[in-house]
Amino acid sequence: MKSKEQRLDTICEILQTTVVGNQEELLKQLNDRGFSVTQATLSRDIKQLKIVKIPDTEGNYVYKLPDHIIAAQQKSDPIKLSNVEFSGNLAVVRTKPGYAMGIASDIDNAETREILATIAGDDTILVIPREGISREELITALMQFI
Amino acid sequence: MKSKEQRLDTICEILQTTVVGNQEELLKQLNDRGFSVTQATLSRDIKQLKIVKIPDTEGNYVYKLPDHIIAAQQKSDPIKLSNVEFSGNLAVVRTKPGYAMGIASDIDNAETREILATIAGDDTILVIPREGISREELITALMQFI
DNA sequence: TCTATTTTTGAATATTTATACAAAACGAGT
DNA sequence: ACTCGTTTTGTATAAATATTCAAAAATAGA
Repeated sequence: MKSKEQRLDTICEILQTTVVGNQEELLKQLNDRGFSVTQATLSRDIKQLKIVKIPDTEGNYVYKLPDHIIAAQQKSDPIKLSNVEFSGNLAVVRTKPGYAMGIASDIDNAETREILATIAGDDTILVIPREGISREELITALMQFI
Repeated sequence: MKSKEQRLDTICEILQTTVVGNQEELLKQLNDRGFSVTQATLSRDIKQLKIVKIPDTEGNYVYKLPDHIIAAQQKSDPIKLSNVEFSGNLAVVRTKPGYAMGIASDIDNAETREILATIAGDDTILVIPREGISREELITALMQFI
């Protein structure tokens, strides 16, 4: 029996390489890879990963990863935690030149609870937190993009 | 009894202004607007529109329009009041991609009593009000650009 | 170690959503 | 109007998915 985290990773992998139309199919794929769980657990995994079931172009349903997970897997690290600073409730993140727009877009698309919006220049992102979010929470939220 | 196309439009409208967690809720909203259909029809509508049910940040499920429909609707309408949110005294306005600079410039040039300055990215405008301006006042001031 | 707390899980079930099928509604051509 | 084909819909039901509840597993402290 492998860890939950491994299972979640495997789910992401499966969804990127296979067309899966329902949870039972996904369950089979997981079994083939040595994970034995029930549909209930899978449903919870799917909820946690924010996976969606999309009606595809012709008549079928397909499970898909949310954009921010795909983005996270592709990008290495054009920003560093040391490059986050605060002014009031706002955070300013420095990136490699030219990367700010793209990363800001990733952050926006993730639609996290903590972040209301971002504005990006060329190498700087202004991160506007939602009300009541502490610096610590904001840093934690930003972590996933770093 | 209204046409199917009207119904589809109405569904899009509802999903952009209301949080809907399942088809029954959506059905109720449709009934309130004079459409009487069954869940079966709604399920088909949803499939046709490629609407997805996504797990949101709070652990609930929310029906959302696919990006291409939202983009299509914003063609005619670069900003919407529903796209104004607040963080502290700041307002954030979402626009159609690429429109933020232009609209922000319009706002700046109007030199209203309520607005001190704006900063624009590609699809986001940060609006900084003058001291002592309430949210209501700020919204009223922004109205004229919407 | 032991105990307390949190997290993860399965079984059963409730809820939700999709579809088979038949009927109705619509349209185009005559 | 009438027929033929297509589209849309409701009913009933199947299929799929989420959740409740209890138990097991992991984690953290002492």
